[in-house]
Amino acid sequence: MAFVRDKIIESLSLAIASIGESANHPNQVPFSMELSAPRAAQHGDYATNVAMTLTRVLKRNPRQIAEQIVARFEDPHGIIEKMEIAGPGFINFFVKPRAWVGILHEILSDPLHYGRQNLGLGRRVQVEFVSANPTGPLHIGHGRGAATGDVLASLLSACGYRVDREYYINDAGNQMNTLGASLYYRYQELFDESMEFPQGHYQGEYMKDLAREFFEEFGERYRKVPLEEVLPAFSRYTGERILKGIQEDLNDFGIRFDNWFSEQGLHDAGVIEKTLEELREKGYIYEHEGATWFRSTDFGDEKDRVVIRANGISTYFAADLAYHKNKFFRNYDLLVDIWGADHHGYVDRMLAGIQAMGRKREDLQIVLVQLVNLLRGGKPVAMSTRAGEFVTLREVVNEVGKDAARYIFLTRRSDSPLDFDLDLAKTQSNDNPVFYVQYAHARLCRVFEVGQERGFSFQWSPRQMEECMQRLTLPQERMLLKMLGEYPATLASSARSLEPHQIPYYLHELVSSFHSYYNQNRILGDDTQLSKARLCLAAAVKQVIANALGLLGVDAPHRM
RNA sequence: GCGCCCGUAGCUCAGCUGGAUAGAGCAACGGACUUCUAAUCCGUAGGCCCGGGGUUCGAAUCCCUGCGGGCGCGCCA
Repeated sequence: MAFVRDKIIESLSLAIASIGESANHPNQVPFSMELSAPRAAQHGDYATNVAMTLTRVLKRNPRQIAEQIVARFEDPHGIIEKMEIAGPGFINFFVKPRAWVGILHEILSDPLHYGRQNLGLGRRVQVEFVSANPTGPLHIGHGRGAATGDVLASLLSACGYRVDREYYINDAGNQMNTLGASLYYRYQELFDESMEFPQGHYQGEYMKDLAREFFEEFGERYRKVPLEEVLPAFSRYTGERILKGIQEDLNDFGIRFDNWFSEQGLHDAGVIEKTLEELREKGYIYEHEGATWFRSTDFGDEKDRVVIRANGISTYFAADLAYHKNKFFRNYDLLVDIWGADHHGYVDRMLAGIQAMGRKREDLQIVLVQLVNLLRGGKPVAMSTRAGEFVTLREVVNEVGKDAARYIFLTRRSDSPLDFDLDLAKTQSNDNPVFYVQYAHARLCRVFEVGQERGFSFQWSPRQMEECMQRLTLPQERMLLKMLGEYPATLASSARSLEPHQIPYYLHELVSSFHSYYNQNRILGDDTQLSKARLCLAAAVKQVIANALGLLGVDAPHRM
C-alpha cells in the first residue's frame, strides 16, 4: 500500500522481533508501532517512538534500544537516506528523495483502487443508522447521523469489510396509532375548522399537507366516520406515506440502504418472547413488582431494566434486544450503531444485552452523534420538534446542496456539537470548505484539458517512473508525494477509530499543499519532459482527491 | 443528586490508546491575477491548552479535585 511508510514499518518490525529473540523474549515483543510524520524537517520524514515504548519490556534505556534497532534495521529496497537517534529515544528516518516516486506507480497503475485495503479481512459489518421514527420527515439532526453512518459504511467497505447499511423502522407500538389519529383529525378539520386538534398528537405542518393529499385521493369518503372504524387503515396509510418520504429524502441525500428492518416484524414473528426466554434460561431475567426485568447490572449497567411492563406490554428495549440478537443471527461479525447523543443513556444496557447473548462487548460499536445547531447568518434558527417547527433535511439539502451539507456534517468529530450555518454553507467563497476541495479537483481537470490541447498525451507507464524520479525534485513535490502516500494510513486510522472526520481533515491538508504548489509552479511549461512528470504528479493528486470525495459521497466536479 | 460528553488563538474546531517547538479555517493586517480557473496563493499577528493537585524521563493527552457548559437519568419510543 503506502509505499515508503509500509516498508519502514515492515523493516522496523523485523528489527524489533530480532531484538526480542536475542533478549529471551521468544515471542514477539508487545509494542505499539507508531510511525509519525513529524512537522519539523530536522526530525526526518518519519519518526517512531517504539524504542521508548519498549523500555518497560526490555528494561533498558530508550537510547540503547534505539541503537539496537537501528543496527538491525535492514533496508532491502534502498529507500532510506539515513537514520538518526534523537531526543529521549526517537528514531528519525530520512527517506531518499527518489523513493517517493514509487507512490505514483501505486496510484496510477490502479487508480480507482488506491486507498482500498484489507484491514477488515472480509469480516461482515452492519452499520445501522438514521432509524428515525416514521412519524415525520427527517430533520437536520438526522442528516448528520445519515452522513456519518453512510461514510463510515463506505470507509469500512474500502478497508476490506463486507458492509451492509440498515435502517430500523420503529413501526410498532402506540405511536403508529397516534400517527394515524393525527391524520384523521387533520382530515376532519378540512370539513370543520372549529374542530379541536387533540393534545399529544403529531401537529406538524406536514400532517396537514398529508391530510390534503389524502382528501384529493379519497374525497369525503371518510368524513364523520368514527375514528375507531378507520384507525388501522389511517395508521397504515400514514406510516407508509411518511416512510416513503423519508426514503426519498435519503435518496436525494445520496444514501441507499441495503435493508429496511421493521420492528413490527419482530413482534409478528414472536422473536421478542423467544429472545427473553433464552435470556431467562441463562438466568438474566426475573420478575419483580409485576414486571419482567433484565439483569443488565451483571454487565455494568447502573440498574436493571424492565422488558415487560406490569400491563403485559413489552418495552422498546425488549424489541431492541431481539433486534440485536437477530443482527448477530444474520452472521455479522461486527455491529455499528449510529445513535443520537441523547440516547447515550441506553449504551450500557444495550452492551449488557449483547453480552448476555454471549457476544463480546466489542462486537457492538455505538457511535454517538451530537446535536446540530442550525444558524442563519450567525444567528440560531429556532427548532422545536414538539411544536412541529423544525428544519427538515430536505429543506437544508434544497437550500445548500447535498455536497455542502454532507461535507459540513463530516468536518467535526461526531461527539462534538455542530454549528451549521445555512448562509455559510451556500456561499460560494473560501469560507466554504467543500468548495476549496472541489475547486482543486476542477482546477486539475482543467490542467489536463489544456494539456491535451497543447498535445501532451498523458498515460502512465512504468517507463515514466525513471523520468519522474529525475524531474520531480522540488521539496513541494516530494511533500505532495509523501502526503499522497499517507492516504491509505488515513483511511485505516479513520476506520479503526470510526471517525470519518479524519478524511476531510486529510483532504484539506492535501489540497492546501496542492494549491500552494500550483500557484508557484507551472505544470505545463516549455520543458516537455518536466511537464510530463508534473502531469503524473497532478494525475495522482486528482485521483486521490476524487477517491476521498467519493468516500464522503461528495461530487468531484470537472468544472466550477 | 447520580452518570456520560465537553472546556485548546477573538470565533468555529483538529490534535487526546502520553512524545520533540500545540495546529487549521474564519475574522484582522500587508502583499500576488498579460500565464494551467484569484472559489487560489504568499506574508504578519494571535496561546496560563478552564483552575488546582498528582502519576514519570516526558502531560493539551492519563488519574483525582474544583469551576463552567451540554445531554441523559420512565414499567415512553
